[in-house]
Amino acid sequence: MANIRDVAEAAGVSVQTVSNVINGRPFMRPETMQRVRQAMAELHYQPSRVARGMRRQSSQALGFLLSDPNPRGLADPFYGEVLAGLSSVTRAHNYSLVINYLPSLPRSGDFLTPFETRQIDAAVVFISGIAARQTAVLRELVRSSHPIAVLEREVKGEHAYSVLAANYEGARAATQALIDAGHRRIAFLDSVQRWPSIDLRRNGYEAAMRDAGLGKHIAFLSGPDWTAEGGGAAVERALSQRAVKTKPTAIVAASDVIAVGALLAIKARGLRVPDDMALVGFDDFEFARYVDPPLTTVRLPAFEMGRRAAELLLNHLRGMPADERRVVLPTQLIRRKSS
Amino acid sequence: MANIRDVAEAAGVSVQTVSNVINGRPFMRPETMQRVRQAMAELHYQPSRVARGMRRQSSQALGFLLSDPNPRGLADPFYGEVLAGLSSVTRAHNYSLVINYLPSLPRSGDFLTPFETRQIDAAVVFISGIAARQTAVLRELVRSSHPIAVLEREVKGEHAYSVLAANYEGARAATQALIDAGHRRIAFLDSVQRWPSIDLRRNGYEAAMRDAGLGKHIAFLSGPDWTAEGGGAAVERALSQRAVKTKPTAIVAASDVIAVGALLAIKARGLRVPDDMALVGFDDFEFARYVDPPLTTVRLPAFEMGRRAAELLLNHLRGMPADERRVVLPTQLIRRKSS
DNA sequence: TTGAAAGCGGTACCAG
DNA sequence: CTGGTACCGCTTTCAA
Repeated sequence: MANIRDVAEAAGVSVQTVSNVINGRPFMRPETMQRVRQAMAELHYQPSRVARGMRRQSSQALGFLLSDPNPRGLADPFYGEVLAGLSSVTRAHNYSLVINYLPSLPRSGDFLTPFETRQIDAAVVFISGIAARQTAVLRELVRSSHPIAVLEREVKGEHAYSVLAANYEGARAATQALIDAGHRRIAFLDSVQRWPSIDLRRNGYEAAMRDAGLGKHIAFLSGPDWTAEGGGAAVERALSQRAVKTKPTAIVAASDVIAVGALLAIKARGLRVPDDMALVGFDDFEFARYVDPPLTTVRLPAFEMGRRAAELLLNHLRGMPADERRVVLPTQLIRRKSS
Repeated sequence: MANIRDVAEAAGVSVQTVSNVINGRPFMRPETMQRVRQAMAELHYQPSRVARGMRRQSSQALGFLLSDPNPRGLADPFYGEVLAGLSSVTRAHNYSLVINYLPSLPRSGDFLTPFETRQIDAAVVFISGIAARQTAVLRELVRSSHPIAVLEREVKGEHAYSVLAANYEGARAATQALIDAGHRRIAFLDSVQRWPSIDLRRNGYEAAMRDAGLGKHIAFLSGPDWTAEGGGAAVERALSQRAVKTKPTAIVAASDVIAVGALLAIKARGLRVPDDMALVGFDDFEFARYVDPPLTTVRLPAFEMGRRAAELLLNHLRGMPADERRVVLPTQLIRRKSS
């Protein structure tokens, strides 16, 4: 590969001049510029990001750091949407995107290394599952004062941003919609393994129930884990144990995945959705619309969360004043046939 | 951040010695090594990947280059699984993983740049949708002789590898299973927009039909695109137009997504699956098991494809002899309730 | 076994 | 407006 000196020689100018052309720096003779451009094209010259990073002490790369206990967790469409959002921003600003996926509990330093080795300038962070309770890694990151944007989790720090979805409001609106439709016994379905954003969803549900004076009819169905099977098992157990009079007529599920499990369990008992049991999910993952009946759900703006997080970090790196360190993106109730 | 000189000074040795310790190079006095290690730990020293890449002329990074016409195409679980596979290998070998996502038709140079700027040493490439027909970008990559591993597409070149799934065999086995179950009128559902791996699936279907002497009963249902809606529309049209006697009793769909659309369309017409119409998909995406009835389908080994592709490239970079430039991974018929 | 010095490919400073 | 030169942090000769 040609380097900057080759270009300078071919164009009959100094290295510095070539560098100026590359970086769009001011005034030089148009014809000089022309000659340089031509030389670059002829030699198929591309400046080395490595050398540039070396000198500038910045890699022009953003990291996406995520931990998910599931070894194939990356297949969750949520991550794909976040990545697509990140990618749209990094590409527009000529940054590259480095992904760092830890399928197990993150250990100390795991998320620090990419910064320390100067692989990335800043990172979007998502810690899922039970690990979300384990805040040590996050604290470490925050204290290291590398720029980070954390998804679905509150952080406080000089160089830390939070990008959140309106989980509380979404769950509250979904529950309210069920109440408005005449339901009184509404259950909330989650998992025994909970995490911060889920707590907010539950709070939103509880608030709507309380406001409607339905507090005493609150029912919780807690499955063993965040799989469809887990959701199905919880519903199955609940429906077989309770007396008819206390059975819920509607369920707000804390995620679409467990809602799908619930849907199958409800149908397996010969109940119709939504006539015998209304069901609302959360996330609006791609296949929510393709289950039978199509799932009413609360849309989580995953793509936008990725986009926003990347923008916050890029602005930070450019020294722009941060108007907000904490961004909350709206959720939206998507009405389909299951409620 | 501390640099190698700081460490050398703190340990009272030369820079060279520190470098030797980092790179596990032979014999030095154990106590020297000990001192160096301690200094590294105390200073939280991590060697800069940038500087190392500069000197070694290699970034120790693998790229995942993909184009998908859908702006949120990355949300497709296929990519997530591939990424998880890639990630498992890169992490094990201390490589980093750079993702380069082009939501539009790749233009000349788009996939060359990350190599030329020395961001990555090698790349896994996937070109989807109609773009898959547009081989210009791929040819360009192959001729550039940067190491690449292309998924689901045949390439030939000194530094190019192909990682393929047994699409033909999978579709053939699925069709054969339907024939064995007594079906005679079996349709193949795909899209007017086809691409290489889909052609193989269709060929597999045709072969099974021909072998069973059922060639004359072959029916093709071609939807407008690769969405569930597209699949549903094709089935809807076919079922409403044909006479009962020529209607298929089973459908082999070219992907799970369109199979899901087909499933909804079939049920919407009041037909039961599998009694009135058997249905087999292709891919085994995560939610194939959660549709109603659970979808019989052919599993595409996406995770393994990612893993294998990364391994091929890493071996290539280490100068290991390539035992094979073309890897075909097995598919597997997953029997559920829809057939 | 350890140390000094050159150089990877850019950018930034300083003169001209 | 352009040219020379130091330097980013590491690896790699070459000497001691």
